[in-house]
Amino acid sequence: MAKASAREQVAPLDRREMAAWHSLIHAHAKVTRQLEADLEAEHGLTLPGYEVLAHLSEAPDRRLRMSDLASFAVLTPSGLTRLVDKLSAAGLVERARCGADARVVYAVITTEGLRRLRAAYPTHLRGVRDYLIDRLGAKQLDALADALGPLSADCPIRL
Amino acid sequence: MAKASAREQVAPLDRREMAAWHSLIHAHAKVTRQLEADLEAEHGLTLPGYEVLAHLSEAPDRRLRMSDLASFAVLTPSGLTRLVDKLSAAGLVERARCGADARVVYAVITTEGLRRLRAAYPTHLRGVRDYLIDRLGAKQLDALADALGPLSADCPIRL
DNA sequence: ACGGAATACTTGCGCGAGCAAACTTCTTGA
DNA sequence: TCAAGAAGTTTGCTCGCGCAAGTATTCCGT
Repeated sequence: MAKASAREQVAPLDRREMAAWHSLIHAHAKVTRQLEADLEAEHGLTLPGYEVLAHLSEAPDRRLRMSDLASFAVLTPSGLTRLVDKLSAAGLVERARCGADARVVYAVITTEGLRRLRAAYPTHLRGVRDYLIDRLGAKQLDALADALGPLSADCPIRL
Repeated sequence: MAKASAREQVAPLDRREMAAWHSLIHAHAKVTRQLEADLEAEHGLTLPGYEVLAHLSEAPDRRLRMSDLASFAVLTPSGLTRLVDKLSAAGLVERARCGADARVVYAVITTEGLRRLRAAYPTHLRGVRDYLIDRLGAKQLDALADALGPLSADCPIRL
Protein backbone atom coordinates (compact mmCIF):
# COMPACT_ATOMS: atom_id res chain seq x y z
CA MET A 1 0.00 0.00 0.00
CA ALA A 2 1.33 3.40 -0.92
CA LYS A 3 1.85 5.54 2.13
CA ALA A 4 0.76 9.15 1.76
CA SER A 5 3.74 11.48 1.76
CA ALA A 6 3.61 14.82 3.52
CA ARG A 7 3.59 16.62 0.19
CA GLU A 8 0.90 14.49 -1.42
CA GLN A 9 -1.94 16.62 -2.71
CA VAL A 10 -5.55 15.69 -2.08
CA ALA A 11 -8.19 16.73 -4.55
CA PRO A 12 -10.11 19.75 -3.26
CA LEU A 13 -13.86 19.74 -2.88
CA ASP A 14 -15.71 20.16 -6.14
CA ARG A 15 -18.53 22.59 -6.67
CA ARG A 16 -21.28 20.19 -5.67
CA GLU A 17 -19.53 19.16 -2.53
CA MET A 18 -18.89 22.75 -1.52
CA ALA A 19 -22.50 23.61 -2.23
CA ALA A 20 -23.77 20.78 -0.07
CA TRP A 21 -21.50 21.70 2.81
CA HIS A 22 -22.22 25.42 2.73
CA SER A 23 -25.92 25.00 2.22
CA LEU A 24 -26.05 22.81 5.31
CA ILE A 25 -24.38 25.44 7.47
CA HIS A 26 -26.28 28.41 6.13
CA ALA A 27 -29.68 26.76 5.99
CA HIS A 28 -29.34 25.46 9.51
CA ALA A 29 -28.29 28.85 10.84
CA LYS A 30 -31.07 30.67 9.08
CA VAL A 31 -33.85 28.29 10.06
CA THR A 32 -32.86 27.90 13.69
CA ARG A 33 -32.27 31.60 14.24
CA GLN A 34 -35.63 32.61 12.87
CA LEU A 35 -37.35 29.86 14.80
CA GLU A 36 -35.59 30.78 18.00
CA ALA A 37 -36.36 34.47 17.54
CA ASP A 38 -40.07 33.65 17.22
CA LEU A 39 -40.09 31.38 20.26
CA GLU A 40 -38.19 33.94 22.28
CA ALA A 41 -40.39 36.85 21.28
CA GLU A 42 -43.73 35.12 21.65
CA HIS A 43 -43.13 32.74 24.53
CA GLY A 44 -39.79 33.50 26.15
CA LEU A 45 -38.41 30.09 25.29
CA THR A 46 -35.12 29.19 23.68
CA LEU A 47 -35.08 26.54 20.98
CA PRO A 48 -33.20 24.01 23.12
CA GLY A 49 -35.58 24.80 25.95
CA TYR A 50 -38.56 24.12 23.72
CA GLU A 51 -37.08 20.88 22.50
CA VAL A 52 -36.43 19.69 26.01
CA LEU A 53 -40.05 20.31 26.93
CA ALA A 54 -41.25 18.66 23.73
CA HIS A 55 -39.20 15.53 24.26
CA LEU A 56 -40.23 15.25 27.89
CA SER A 57 -43.89 15.64 27.03
CA GLU A 58 -43.72 12.66 24.70
CA ALA A 59 -41.63 10.45 26.94
CA PRO A 60 -43.14 7.64 29.00
CA ASP A 61 -44.05 9.00 32.41
CA ARG A 62 -43.16 12.46 31.12
CA ARG A 63 -39.56 12.00 32.22
CA LEU A 64 -36.17 11.25 30.75
CA ARG A 65 -32.74 10.63 32.15
CA MET A 66 -30.53 13.69 31.96
CA SER A 67 -28.05 12.00 29.68
CA ASP A 68 -30.70 10.77 27.26
CA LEU A 69 -32.31 14.16 27.21
CA ALA A 70 -28.95 15.71 26.47
CA SER A 71 -28.53 13.76 23.26
CA PHE A 72 -32.11 14.41 22.18
CA ALA A 73 -31.62 18.10 22.69
CA VAL A 74 -28.19 18.13 21.05
CA LEU A 75 -26.43 19.34 24.17
CA THR A 76 -23.55 18.12 26.27
CA PRO A 77 -24.42 16.79 29.73
CA SER A 78 -23.15 19.95 31.35
CA GLY A 79 -25.10 22.11 28.97
CA LEU A 80 -28.24 20.19 29.78
CA THR A 81 -27.66 20.58 33.51
CA ARG A 82 -27.70 24.37 33.18
CA LEU A 83 -30.72 24.33 30.91
CA VAL A 84 -32.68 22.11 33.31
CA ASP A 85 -31.58 24.42 36.14
CA LYS A 86 -33.17 27.29 34.27
CA LEU A 87 -36.34 25.45 33.28
CA SER A 88 -36.61 24.19 36.83
CA ALA A 89 -36.28 27.71 38.23
CA ALA A 90 -39.10 28.71 35.89
CA GLY A 91 -41.22 25.84 37.23
CA LEU A 92 -41.47 24.05 33.89
CA VAL A 93 -39.43 21.00 34.85
CA GLU A 94 -38.52 19.15 38.02
CA ARG A 95 -35.73 16.78 38.92
CA ALA A 96 -36.47 13.32 40.29
CA ARG A 97 -34.00 10.77 41.52
CA CYS A 98 -34.14 7.22 40.27
CA GLY A 99 -34.78 4.55 42.87
CA ALA A 100 -33.00 1.79 41.01
CA ASP A 101 -29.81 3.70 40.34
CA ALA A 102 -28.96 6.60 42.58
CA ARG A 103 -26.61 8.07 39.97
CA VAL A 104 -29.28 8.90 37.48
CA VAL A 105 -31.50 11.94 37.61
CA TYR A 106 -34.73 12.26 35.72
CA ALA A 107 -36.04 15.49 34.33
CA VAL A 108 -39.82 15.59 34.60
CA ILE A 109 -42.04 18.11 32.87
CA THR A 110 -44.51 19.83 35.19
CA THR A 111 -48.13 20.70 34.50
CA GLU A 112 -47.07 24.29 34.04
CA GLY A 113 -44.38 23.09 31.64
CA LEU A 114 -47.00 21.28 29.59
CA ARG A 115 -49.08 24.43 29.53
CA ARG A 116 -46.20 26.53 28.25
CA LEU A 117 -45.30 23.87 25.73
CA ARG A 118 -48.82 23.75 24.36
CA ALA A 119 -48.88 27.52 24.17
CA ALA A 120 -45.62 27.60 22.24
CA TYR A 121 -46.42 24.68 20.00
CA PRO A 122 -48.22 26.63 17.26
CA THR A 123 -45.34 29.06 17.02
CA HIS A 124 -42.83 26.29 16.64
CA LEU A 125 -45.00 24.42 14.19
CA ARG A 126 -45.55 27.47 12.06
CA GLY A 127 -41.84 28.25 12.12
CA VAL A 128 -40.77 24.81 11.00
CA ARG A 129 -43.33 24.99 8.22
CA ASP A 130 -42.58 28.54 7.14
CA TYR A 131 -38.82 28.38 7.30
CA LEU A 132 -38.19 24.83 6.18
CA ILE A 133 -40.92 22.49 5.14
CA ASP A 134 -43.04 24.69 2.93
CA ARG A 135 -39.93 25.72 1.01
CA LEU A 136 -39.21 22.15 0.06
CA GLY A 137 -41.07 19.78 -2.20
CA ALA A 138 -42.18 16.40 -0.92
CA LYS A 139 -39.32 14.76 -2.78
CA GLN A 140 -36.78 17.15 -1.33
CA LEU A 141 -38.14 16.56 2.13
CA ASP A 142 -37.63 12.84 1.80
CA ALA A 143 -34.22 13.32 0.27
CA LEU A 144 -33.19 15.54 3.15
CA ALA A 145 -34.20 13.10 5.86
CA ASP A 146 -32.76 10.28 3.80
CA ALA A 147 -29.39 11.98 3.42
CA LEU A 148 -28.95 13.54 6.84
CA GLY A 149 -30.74 11.01 9.01
CA PRO A 150 -27.96 8.40 8.95
CA LEU A 151 -25.35 11.02 9.85
CA SER A 152 -26.79 11.28 13.33
CA ALA A 153 -27.82 7.65 13.62
CA ASP A 154 -26.28 7.21 17.03
CA CYS A 155 -28.25 10.15 18.36
CA PRO A 156 -31.50 8.39 19.07
CA ILE A 157 -34.44 10.39 17.86
CA ARG A 158 -37.93 9.20 18.54
CA LEU A 159 -39.80 9.37 15.27
CA MET B 1 -61.33 32.50 2.34
CA ALA B 2 -61.91 30.98 5.77
CA LYS B 3 -60.22 32.95 8.47
CA ALA B 4 -58.40 30.85 11.05
CA SER B 5 -60.03 31.09 14.46
CA ALA B 6 -57.99 31.14 17.62
CA ARG B 7 -59.13 27.64 18.50
CA GLU B 8 -58.54 26.15 15.08
CA GLN B 9 -56.22 23.18 15.22
CA VAL B 10 -53.35 22.88 12.80
CA ALA B 11 -52.22 19.48 11.67
CA PRO B 12 -49.02 18.48 13.43
CA LEU B 13 -45.90 17.58 11.55
CA ASP B 14 -46.00 14.15 10.01
CA ARG B 15 -43.26 11.58 10.35
CA ARG B 16 -41.35 12.67 7.25
CA GLU B 17 -41.46 16.31 8.22
CA MET B 18 -40.24 15.60 11.73
CA ALA B 19 -37.48 13.42 10.35
CA ALA B 20 -36.29 16.14 7.99
CA TRP B 21 -36.27 18.76 10.71
CA HIS B 22 -34.54 16.67 13.35
CA SER B 23 -32.01 15.25 10.95
CA LEU B 24 -31.03 18.77 9.95
CA ILE B 25 -30.36 19.79 13.53
CA HIS B 26 -28.58 16.65 14.58
CA ALA B 27 -26.52 16.21 11.45
CA HIS B 28 -25.40 19.82 11.53
CA ALA B 29 -24.41 19.59 15.17
CA LYS B 30 -22.52 16.37 14.72
CA VAL B 31 -20.61 17.39 11.62
CA THR B 32 -19.63 20.85 12.79
CA ARG B 33 -18.60 19.70 16.26
CA GLN B 34 -16.32 17.00 14.97
CA LEU B 35 -14.87 19.31 12.36
CA GLU B 36 -14.29 22.05 14.88
CA ALA B 37 -12.70 19.67 17.36
CA ASP B 38 -10.22 18.56 14.70
CA LEU B 39 -9.37 22.09 13.64
CA GLU B 40 -8.96 23.17 17.23
CA ALA B 41 -6.79 20.24 18.23
CA GLU B 42 -4.53 20.24 15.19
CA HIS B 43 -4.30 23.92 14.32
CA GLY B 44 -5.83 26.00 17.07
CA LEU B 45 -8.51 27.37 14.79
CA THR B 46 -12.25 27.60 15.34
CA LEU B 47 -14.54 26.69 12.48
CA PRO B 48 -15.75 30.26 11.95
CA GLY B 49 -12.13 31.38 12.10
CA TYR B 50 -11.17 28.90 9.44
CA GLU B 51 -14.04 29.94 7.22
CA VAL B 52 -13.11 33.58 7.52
CA LEU B 53 -9.57 32.81 6.40
CA ALA B 54 -10.82 30.59 3.60
CA HIS B 55 -13.21 33.20 2.23
CA LEU B 56 -10.59 35.93 2.42
CA SER B 57 -8.02 33.81 0.62
CA GLU B 58 -10.37 33.39 -2.33
CA ALA B 59 -11.58 36.97 -2.46
CA PRO B 60 -10.25 39.47 -4.98
CA ASP B 61 -7.29 41.28 -3.45
CA ARG B 62 -7.51 38.88 -0.51
CA ARG B 63 -9.92 41.20 1.25
CA LEU B 64 -13.62 41.51 1.98
CA ARG B 65 -15.80 44.09 3.64
CA MET B 66 -16.63 43.23 7.21
CA SER B 67 -20.33 43.01 6.51
CA ASP B 68 -19.91 40.74 3.50
CA LEU B 69 -17.56 38.54 5.44
CA ALA B 70 -20.07 38.34 8.25
CA SER B 71 -22.74 36.85 6.05
CA PHE B 72 -20.31 34.42 4.45
CA ALA B 73 -19.15 33.23 7.82
CA VAL B 74 -22.68 33.01 9.25
CA LEU B 75 -22.05 35.59 11.91
CA THR B 76 -23.66 38.85 12.95
CA PRO B 77 -21.61 41.99 12.33
CA SER B 78 -20.72 42.23 15.99
CA GLY B 79 -19.69 38.61 16.10
CA LEU B 80 -17.42 39.15 13.13
CA THR B 81 -15.83 42.20 14.73
CA ARG B 82 -14.71 40.10 17.70
CA LEU B 83 -13.53 37.26 15.51
CA VAL B 84 -11.47 39.60 13.34
CA ASP B 85 -10.11 41.17 16.51
CA LYS B 86 -8.89 37.76 17.57
CA LEU B 87 -7.49 36.76 14.18
CA SER B 88 -5.86 40.14 13.95
CA ALA B 89 -4.23 39.72 17.35
CA ALA B 90 -2.90 36.40 16.11
CA GLY B 91 -1.49 38.13 13.02
CA LEU B 92 -3.61 36.18 10.57
CA VAL B 93 -5.73 39.10 9.38
CA GLU B 94 -5.39 42.86 9.17
CA ARG B 95 -7.91 45.64 8.92
CA ALA B 96 -7.73 48.15 6.11
CA ARG B 97 -9.86 51.21 5.65
CA CYS B 98 -11.56 51.88 2.36
CA GLY B 99 -10.56 55.06 0.53
CA ALA B 100 -13.84 55.49 -1.30
CA ASP B 101 -16.10 55.08 1.73
CA ALA B 102 -14.66 55.78 5.15
CA ARG B 103 -17.38 53.74 6.84
CA VAL B 104 -16.32 50.41 5.45
CA VAL B 105 -13.51 48.32 6.80
CA TYR B 106 -11.83 45.54 4.87
CA ALA B 107 -10.46 42.45 6.49
CA VAL B 108 -7.31 41.35 4.68
CA ILE B 109 -5.64 38.00 5.15
CA THR B 110 -1.92 38.22 5.89
CA THR B 111 0.87 36.03 4.57
CA GLU B 112 0.95 34.31 7.92
CA GLY B 113 -2.79 33.85 7.68
CA LEU B 114 -2.39 32.17 4.32
CA ARG B 115 0.24 29.91 5.80
CA ARG B 116 -2.00 28.86 8.65
CA LEU B 117 -4.90 28.37 6.28
CA ARG B 118 -2.85 26.11 4.02
CA ALA B 119 -1.67 24.13 7.01
CA ALA B 120 -5.23 23.65 8.25
CA TYR B 121 -6.71 22.95 4.84
CA PRO B 122 -6.07 19.19 4.79
CA THR B 123 -7.67 18.81 8.19
CA HIS B 124 -10.77 20.68 7.13
CA LEU B 125 -10.95 18.84 3.82
CA ARG B 126 -10.62 15.46 5.46
CA GLY B 127 -13.25 16.41 8.03
CA VAL B 128 -15.81 17.50 5.48
CA ARG B 129 -15.19 14.29 3.55
CA ASP B 130 -15.20 11.97 6.55
CA TYR B 131 -18.11 13.46 8.39
CA LEU B 132 -20.36 14.49 5.54
CA ILE B 133 -19.52 13.83 1.94
CA ASP B 134 -18.27 10.27 2.04
CA ARG B 135 -21.37 9.27 3.96
CA LEU B 136 -23.62 10.47 1.18
CA GLY B 137 -24.06 9.16 -2.31
CA ALA B 138 -23.65 11.47 -5.30
CA LYS B 139 -27.41 11.69 -5.65
CA GLN B 140 -27.90 12.55 -2.01
CA LEU B 141 -25.20 15.18 -2.26
CA ASP B 142 -27.02 16.90 -5.09
CA ALA B 143 -30.34 16.54 -3.35
CA LEU B 144 -28.93 18.15 -0.24
CA ALA B 145 -27.53 21.19 -2.01
CA ASP B 146 -30.65 21.36 -4.11
CA ALA B 147 -32.96 21.33 -1.09
CA LEU B 148 -31.03 23.50 1.33
CA GLY B 149 -29.32 25.89 -1.04
CA PRO B 150 -32.40 27.98 -1.82
CA LEU B 151 -33.19 28.37 1.88
CA SER B 152 -30.25 30.68 2.30
CA ALA B 153 -29.91 31.88 -1.27
CA ASP B 154 -31.48 35.29 -0.97
CA CYS B 155 -29.49 36.59 1.95
CA PRO B 156 -27.01 34.28 3.56
CA ILE B 157 -27.80 35.10 7.13
CA ARG B 158 -29.33 38.47 7.87
CA LEU B 159 -32.47 38.19 9.93
C1' DA C 1 -26.32 73.34 1.34
C1' DC C 2 -28.09 71.40 5.40
C1' DG C 3 -30.41 68.38 8.62
C1' DG C 4 -32.43 63.93 9.08
C1' DA C 5 -32.36 59.06 7.67
C1' DA C 6 -29.63 55.25 6.22
C1' DT C 7 -25.33 52.50 6.25
C1' DA C 8 -21.08 50.40 8.26
C1' DC C 9 -18.80 49.12 11.98
C1' DT C 10 -17.72 48.82 17.03
C1' DT C 11 -18.66 48.46 22.12
C1' DG C 12 -21.29 47.27 26.67
C1' DC C 13 -23.46 43.72 28.47
C1' DG C 14 -25.17 39.32 29.34
C1' DC C 15 -26.14 34.56 28.54
C1' DG C 16 -25.74 29.93 26.68
C1' DA C 17 -22.80 26.25 26.56
C1' DG C 18 -18.37 23.40 26.14
C1' DC C 19 -14.32 21.33 28.52
C1' DA C 20 -12.07 19.44 32.29
C1' DA C 21 -12.28 18.16 36.87
C1' DA C 22 -14.80 16.76 40.93
C1' DC C 23 -18.26 13.92 43.21
C1' DT C 24 -21.23 10.09 43.82
C1' DT C 25 -22.80 5.67 42.90
C1' DC C 26 -22.58 1.25 40.58
C1' DT C 27 -19.96 -2.68 38.56
C1' DT C 28 -16.40 -5.93 38.08
C1' DG C 29 -12.35 -8.70 38.63
C1' DA C 30 -9.12 -10.75 41.60
C1' DT D 1 -15.02 -8.52 49.79
C1' DC D 2 -12.81 -4.77 48.36
C1' DA D 3 -10.28 -1.88 45.42
C1' DA D 4 -10.18 -0.01 40.84
C1' DG D 5 -12.56 1.60 37.17
C1' DA D 6 -16.77 2.96 34.75
C1' DA D 7 -21.04 5.59 34.48
C1' DG D 8 -24.06 9.66 35.52
C1' DT D 9 -24.35 14.20 36.97
C1' DT D 10 -22.82 18.60 38.50
C1' DT D 11 -19.49 22.63 39.14
C1' DG D 12 -15.51 26.05 37.94
C1' DC D 13 -13.88 28.35 34.49
C1' DT D 14 -13.87 30.36 30.18
C1' DC D 15 -15.23 32.07 25.74
C1' DG D 16 -18.01 32.80 21.67
C1' DC D 17 -21.44 35.50 20.16
C1' DG D 18 -26.05 37.92 19.83
C1' DC D 19 -28.68 42.10 20.93
C1' DA D 20 -29.08 46.82 21.64
C1' DA D 21 -26.95 51.05 21.79
C1' DG D 22 -23.23 54.14 20.32
C1' DT D 23 -20.11 56.40 16.85
C1' DA D 24 -18.67 57.70 12.36
C1' DT D 25 -19.68 58.48 7.62
C1' DT D 26 -22.55 58.92 3.56
C1' DC D 27 -26.92 59.72 1.17
C1' DC D 28 -31.01 62.25 0.13
C1' DG D 29 -34.98 65.44 0.17
C1' DT D 30 -36.05 70.02 0.30
